[in-house]
Amino acid sequence: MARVVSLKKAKSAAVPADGREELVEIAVDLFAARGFAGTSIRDIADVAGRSVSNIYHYFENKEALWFAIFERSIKALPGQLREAIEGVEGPRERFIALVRGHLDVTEHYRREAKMFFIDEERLSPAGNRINKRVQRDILSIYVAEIEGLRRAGLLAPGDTQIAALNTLGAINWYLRWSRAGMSGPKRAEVVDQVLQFILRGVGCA
Amino acid sequence: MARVVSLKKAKSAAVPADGREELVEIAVDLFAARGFAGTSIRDIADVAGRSVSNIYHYFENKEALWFAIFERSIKALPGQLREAIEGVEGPRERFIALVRGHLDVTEHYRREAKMFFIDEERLSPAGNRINKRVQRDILSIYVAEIEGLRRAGLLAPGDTQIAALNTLGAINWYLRWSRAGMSGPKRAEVVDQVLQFILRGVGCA
DNA sequence: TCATCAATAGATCAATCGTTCTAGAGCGGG
DNA sequence: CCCGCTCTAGAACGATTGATCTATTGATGA
Repeated sequence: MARVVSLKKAKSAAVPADGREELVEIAVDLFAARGFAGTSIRDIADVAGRSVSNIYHYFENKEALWFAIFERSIKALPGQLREAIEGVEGPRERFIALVRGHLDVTEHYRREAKMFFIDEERLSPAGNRINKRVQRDILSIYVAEIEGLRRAGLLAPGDTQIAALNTLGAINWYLRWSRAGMSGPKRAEVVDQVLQFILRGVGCA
Repeated sequence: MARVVSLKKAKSAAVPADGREELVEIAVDLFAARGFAGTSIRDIADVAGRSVSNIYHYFENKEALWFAIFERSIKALPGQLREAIEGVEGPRERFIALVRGHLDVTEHYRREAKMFFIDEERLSPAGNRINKRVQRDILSIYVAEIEGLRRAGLLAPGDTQIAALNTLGAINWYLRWSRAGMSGPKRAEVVDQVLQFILRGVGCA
């Protein structure tokens, strides 16, 4: 409620259009850049051009802000990854679909991804547990698919979990160094090279 | 000075043996776990069992503590990487020596590595510049060696810099998930699998 | 023996932190 | 018209922050 009634504010702004959403948008920017502990409520209020108490009108406390970011982004990631491989036939094709899906989805969550694997131990025990659960969930998806590769004889020898972690390393690192502005064929090329790296490494076996 | 004269304290402690060094040791622990902004001077003082002003006796300010950690660890990394490949013949052998050397050296800098690629934008402009310079330095070493692979026809097609970034992703990610306690043949196996991943990916080309 | 000085603790500073309180403005339904 | 609601600002709270000041200890060297 309180959102459905808004017929008044036909604000043509890019995305926010909502006081609460605009605050989340600013918060994720600052949290990703300076970290959770490094960002004060007043920092967010200043950027938003509103008062501190306004933020507390929408969010119970600072961590609720963090949680709102989580809910609109990373929370859905495991489900989206499962969607990406749903119905795909063949272990190699499934794995490729998984990695591609992951790179595509998180493209829009770049700041959030950075936030979440940077601030690990900095939250309340509850927040920490949530964070860890999702990360474990994602890892298990990769382990399952890589297990499929192994059964098909498509996997280099070694531990399955380590292979999954290495894969996630390449993906998450990509989110760190790649620039958000990139789009179109240029981006497709880069994503393709990351995928190729995961499949065959630098090349010299 | 102030250190050379110390013949008195033959403290048999594990590592510290020096008030200043003990503080650096504790600081790197806390910075890696909670981040720079998330760790207060009092946190460090409490763990060390000393007073706040004692810390300020050794360090001008909080960032000087960060800088001391940098100076005894990551600062030397580019030089150590260059050492690791010095005199090695053959582009493939050089690249392998580089990755292995990197994994070996940073094994002892696990916390520091985490600290430095987590706290990016959280420092003064000066600290930020130092951080970025080292990271660029390391990247250039990888680019040069991968360029060597390319000339020898040992590289998969694609951009050299992206290949270097992917490689660093696997390495830095390893530092995140691997446990410090591991040693001996078990660790060698894991390191080997990370190297193999960098060379040939998960296996299914 | 005494002056010096590194090393320590404790009190204290102004600033900032997360958070709460009070209150006004604008709007809709009765 | 006024009641109640959402949205907003500003002042203020106690706690914590990075940093400083003052003072005491104990050892070293003259």
